[in-house]
Amino acid sequence: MAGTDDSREAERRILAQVRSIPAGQVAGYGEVARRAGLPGRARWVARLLSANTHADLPWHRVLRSDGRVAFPEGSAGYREQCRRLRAEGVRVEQGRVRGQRAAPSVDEQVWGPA
DNA sequence: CTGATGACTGTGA
DNA sequence: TTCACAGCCATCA
Repeated sequence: MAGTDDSREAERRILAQVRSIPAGQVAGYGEVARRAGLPGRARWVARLLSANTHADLPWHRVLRSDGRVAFPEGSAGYREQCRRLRAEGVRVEQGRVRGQRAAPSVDEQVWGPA
């Protein structure tokens, strides 16, 4: 069961990062992993979200690096995610998020997040 | 150990 | 923008 202390700590930090995403904003899987100090663990983040669909976890604010929903169009998860995002004022079209960016801009990488 | 799987990512055509 | 492909990583059979 991957119940090592290290992995539990890593999971905790990832989930903490997801919860730290403000309403109306979005973040990428890889970005969340990077901010949690776990670069390259984007898929791990995705797996965690699928195993932790809690009400207090804003999993819907996590998108792919393209800024698109990570679910196949038409699936239950896809519709639920779009619905929740729009409820927070996020503009979603064709499974894509407009007005917000999933990946940090070059400026953010150089100068750091605002 | 090997191979398959997945809410991923970057690169190239 | 789209699609295909390879790379990546934890988990499971």
